[in-house]
Amino acid sequence: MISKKCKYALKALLYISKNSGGKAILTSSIARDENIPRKFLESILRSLRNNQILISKRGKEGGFFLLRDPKDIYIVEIMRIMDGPVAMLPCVSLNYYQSCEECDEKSCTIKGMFESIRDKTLDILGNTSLHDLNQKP
Amino acid sequence: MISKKCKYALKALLYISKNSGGKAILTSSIARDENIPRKFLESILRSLRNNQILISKRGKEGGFFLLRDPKDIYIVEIMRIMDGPVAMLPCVSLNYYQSCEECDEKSCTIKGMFESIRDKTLDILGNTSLHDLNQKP
DNA sequence: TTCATATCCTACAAAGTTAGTAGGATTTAT
DNA sequence: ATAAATCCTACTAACTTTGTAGGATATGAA
Repeated sequence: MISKKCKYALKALLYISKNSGGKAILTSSIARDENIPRKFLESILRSLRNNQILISKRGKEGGFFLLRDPKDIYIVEIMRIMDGPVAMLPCVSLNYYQSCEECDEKSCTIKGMFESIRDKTLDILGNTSLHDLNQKP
Repeated sequence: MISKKCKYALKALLYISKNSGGKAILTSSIARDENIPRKFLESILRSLRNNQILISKRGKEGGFFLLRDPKDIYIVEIMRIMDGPVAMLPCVSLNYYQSCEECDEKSCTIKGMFESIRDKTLDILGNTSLHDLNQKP
């Protein structure tokens, strides 16, 4: 399961992507239209800004913009920022690898299966962009 | 990520599957060989028994057996018992469906992607048995 | 300059989950 | 009887999740 934070992030970015015609998008608009608690959303957007997904403009007439083209922002990147590893086992994660202290990776018989799942999952998350999702009917 | 509980369950079942030649397997043997805290493992095995994966025999010469042939025990079943839903969104889960209160499923643009991921994942987890994993090199 | 309106920042907190531990009660083969 | 195993309830520390509170700071416009 992804966290609500991650789901909110995806919804917010899709919203910005869809509604930004060069103009800044307000936290409060997203919060209202997507039913996301405003203060919680604020911290999510700030974290996306800290990770080079958004740029923000402060003060009146402020708000958020995507830093890149929606075609160049892939879902996997957002999920890693918000929730960390995509893989189901720490020892199988590409970006957040951690060894399983209690078991021997060489002889582990479950690792292979979780590598396959990771690959199939990344194939989807790594090839779907914000633009792709906003094209959906 | 799967929980440690779930990983322990998989390791324990693979151990039982591999080492049971008709004889009961002890919690303490599994705990020792797989580096799993014994008391924690006890509760995991009991839960697997309650869910028709294992049978137990109490008292001296007791222990655990698989209730079914390892070829008929698929990983997905264990993961659902231990961790619940396989899907990444509650509204996309086949066995633990829950609606996302804050968003309209009809117009949700992320659902489809997570359905695809669920399908690919289930294709692997639902077609890999304990026997399959124990055949690995 | 002042004001309204944004984001920015730190700290806190309630609730839930995870990963166990403690201490026995019960059952069974010998 | 006894040793050895599972069974059961309760508890707990640490962590994560899902927020909330209360302002500080920046900016555009009047």
